[in-house]
Amino acid sequence: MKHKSFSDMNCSLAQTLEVVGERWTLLILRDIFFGARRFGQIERSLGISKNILTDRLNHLVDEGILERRPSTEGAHQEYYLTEAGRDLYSVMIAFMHWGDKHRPSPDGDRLIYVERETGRPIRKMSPVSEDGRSLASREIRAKLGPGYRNWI
Amino acid sequence: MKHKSFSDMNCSLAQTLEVVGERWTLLILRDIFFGARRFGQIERSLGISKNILTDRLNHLVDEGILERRPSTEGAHQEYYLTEAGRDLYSVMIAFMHWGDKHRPSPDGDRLIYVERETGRPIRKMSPVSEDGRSLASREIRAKLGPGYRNWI
DNA sequence: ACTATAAGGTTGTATCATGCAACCAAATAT
DNA sequence: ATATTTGGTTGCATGATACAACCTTATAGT
Repeated sequence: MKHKSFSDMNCSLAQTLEVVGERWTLLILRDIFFGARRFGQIERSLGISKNILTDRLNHLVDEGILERRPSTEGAHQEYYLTEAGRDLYSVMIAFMHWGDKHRPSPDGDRLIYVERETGRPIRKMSPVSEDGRSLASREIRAKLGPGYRNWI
Repeated sequence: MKHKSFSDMNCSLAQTLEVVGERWTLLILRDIFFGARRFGQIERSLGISKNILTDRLNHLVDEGILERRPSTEGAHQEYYLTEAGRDLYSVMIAFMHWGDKHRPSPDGDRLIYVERETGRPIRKMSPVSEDGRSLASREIRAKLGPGYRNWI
C-alpha cells in the first residue's frame, strides 16, 4: 500500500510533480535560487528536519536539479542548480506571483522581481503569445501533440 | 507532532503551497481546467481515492479556488474554477512546460498550448520583461518590497 | 412498482511520510 | 586539549494516504 506514483501518467504536469511536488521541495529550491549553498543555511532558514532535508537534497541531486560539489575552502559540500534546476525559476515565480495577488501581505508585495540590467519590474507571470501579448486562460486551448496518449 | 504549517512564513511561495502544494491538488485542477466538472470524472481520470478527492475538493472550495454548484439537470454537484482558480493557469502551464522539456515523452510534446483565436502556439512559460522579452533566471534579481519581513 | 446500478460520498484500518530527539564523526574554533 | 559547529544517520511517535466496505439518493431497466 505505497503512495501512488504519478510517473506512469503520461502527463508533463504529473512528471514534474514527481520531481518537485513533495512538501518542502520548492521552498528548498527557493533558498538556493536566493543564494543558499549549504545544508545548514537551508536548515536554519526553513526550520526543516535534518532527515527530511537530507532526503529532499538527495532526491533533487538524483533527478538532476541540483549538483553537489565539495567546497573549495573547508570540507563541506555545496549545492548548485543545474540548468534543469534553473529552468524551474518560471515555476517558482508563477507560485510567487499567485501568492502576491491572492494571499498578499497586508503591507504589500514581499519581493519584487526586476530585470538585473535596468531595475525595471518584470511582468506578472502569465502565458504569452508568440508576439508577446499576455493571454488569459480562456484565450488558450490545448491541442493534442505527438506524445499524447489518453488520459481524461 | 503535526506537520509543520507554512502559513506563518511571510513568503508568497509558502502561502501558495498551503493552497495547492499537497499531493494530487494540481492534477485535480488540471482535470477541471480541461473540462471536468464532476466528482466521478476526476476520480476515474486520476485513479484517486474517494476520501482524498473529497478532502482536496473541500479544501479548494474553502480556499476560494473552486466553486461548488448544484447541476441544473440532475441532482449532483459541479465544480467550477473561480477567478483565483483560473489565475493558477500560469502555475500549471509552467509545470507542464518544464515536464515537456525535461521529462519528455519519447514521441514529442503531449499537449500543445495554442491561442484559441489564431491556433498559434504560445511561448514557453518564462519570466518576461515589461516590453515582452523572455528573460533567463540570471537576468533577474529580487528586490525587497514593502511586505518583506525577513526570512533567509 | 420493483430491482439494479451509478453517483457521491463517509468510515475504518493498514501503511507511508513527516517531525523530533538523540546520537555521531569530522572539521573548526578556543 | 577541549568545546563547538557542520552535516549528517537512526529510532520512534504521529499525521497523511490508499484501499475496501458501506451508505444514501437518484436514475435506469423491466
